[in-house]
Amino acid sequence: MQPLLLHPDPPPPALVQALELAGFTWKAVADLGDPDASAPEGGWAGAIVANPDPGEALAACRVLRQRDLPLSPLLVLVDPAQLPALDSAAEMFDDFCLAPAQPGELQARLGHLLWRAGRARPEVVEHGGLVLNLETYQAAVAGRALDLTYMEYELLKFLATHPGKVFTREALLSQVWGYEYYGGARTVDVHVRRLRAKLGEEHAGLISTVRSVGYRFGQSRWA
Amino acid sequence: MQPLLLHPDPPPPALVQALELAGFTWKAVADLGDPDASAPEGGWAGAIVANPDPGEALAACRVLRQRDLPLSPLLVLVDPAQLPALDSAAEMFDDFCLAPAQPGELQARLGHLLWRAGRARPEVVEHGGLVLNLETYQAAVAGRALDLTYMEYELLKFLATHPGKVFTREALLSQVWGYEYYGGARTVDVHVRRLRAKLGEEHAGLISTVRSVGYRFGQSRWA
DNA sequence: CGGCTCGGTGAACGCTGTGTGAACTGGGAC
DNA sequence: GTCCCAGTTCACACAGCGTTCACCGAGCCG
Repeated sequence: MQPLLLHPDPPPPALVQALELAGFTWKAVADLGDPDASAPEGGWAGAIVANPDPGEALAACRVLRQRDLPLSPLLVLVDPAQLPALDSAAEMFDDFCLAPAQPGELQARLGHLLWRAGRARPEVVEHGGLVLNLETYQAAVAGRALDLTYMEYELLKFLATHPGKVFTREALLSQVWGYEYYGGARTVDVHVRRLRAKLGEEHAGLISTVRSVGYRFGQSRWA
Repeated sequence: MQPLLLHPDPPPPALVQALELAGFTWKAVADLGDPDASAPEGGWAGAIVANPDPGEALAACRVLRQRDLPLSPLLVLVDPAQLPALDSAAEMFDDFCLAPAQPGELQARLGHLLWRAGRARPEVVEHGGLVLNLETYQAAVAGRALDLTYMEYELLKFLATHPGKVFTREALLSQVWGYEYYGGARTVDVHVRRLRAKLGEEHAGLISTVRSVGYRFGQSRWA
């Protein structure tokens, strides 16, 4: 469990001590403007953003959010005087801690945050007989392994992590293919078709078409 | 937005003042042992559990979690000395706040908690036994799922989001079909007919005809 | 009661959207 | 260079859906 510590060098000893007492290894990144320039292999468990300047800290959060770890838990250390500024930035962080933190509070918050993140983002997605292992990039349905291409896996992963929700082709293109993507919506159709084919006749229904709207993974929550 | 305030009577003035300054209305429940005995109608936006005795507070959380609102956001006010006790109860709460809270911290935490909860909660229109899930594009009446086409769903959604109000066919055509639409008014009739058929004999009356005017969802406001 | 209008009803038509197979493209392996 | 494979685009066919129409019954007014 290695949190990333975004902090103007050097991190205050009290903060470092609190982390290490709690059993966390950590990695400090001084440059708030480029927070993931030196990300550890495999990403980090969570990030702590600390800076007396709230604008700069929130800007760093924004960068983290928009890059490859949009769901990575983010804790902000804020000066009590800057509390009102957080109001308009709810989507930028997952938890905050007033500086200086009371003994034990930072550990408790980090622990709770990581617990929640692990719970909200399991390494294995399982739904309706389909199993996706997000670590090993393997997929199986009803115990039978699926040989999926990269895009097929990404599309299936996105759909399966939002069971029941309907996505338009445009939404899927921007969420799965990327915000900048500019391509025909039929691309989605073809990938869905191939996914259904690989899922097999019996499980093809896992992805259902909502006519004039888009596609949905899984069944209704009521039906 | 009404949080439930679980606190041994009476709640401390500072806590009450903090809540009201932040624009929350609140409801106090003294008996931690039976926290939802006097729950406000329709549930609450979130619960704050405050008690100097951590065991009692966590027991109250457990009751709330296991009852009808397992996903309701839960914030615990804890004494700093009791921080270590939280470690083994991560699943019992969503956020915590050290007592006494610094000015503004409780508001910020409550706001963030409710924001997070609101994001996770599906958008649902509910009226007269009819439930429309706007995310999954699914409809159900009296627990029975409805298989609606796109236009049927859009029409029903529009009507159900304006219960009691009468719309002319022209209004429905422009609001549901689009401002540019130029088609026969009988189109609306046919869709209403099909909707009534799918709603079933028992619930067909949810859409009532106002002769020489148009259609209305639900009962009149005067009747 | 008679005439008129409005809405319910079922069927038929035509078009849009989706499924589907195949061709095309670009990049990486050898 | 050639081959291969993933991803994209294309063309076509068909099912499902929205629209229109014709007919009929109900309600309203004289």
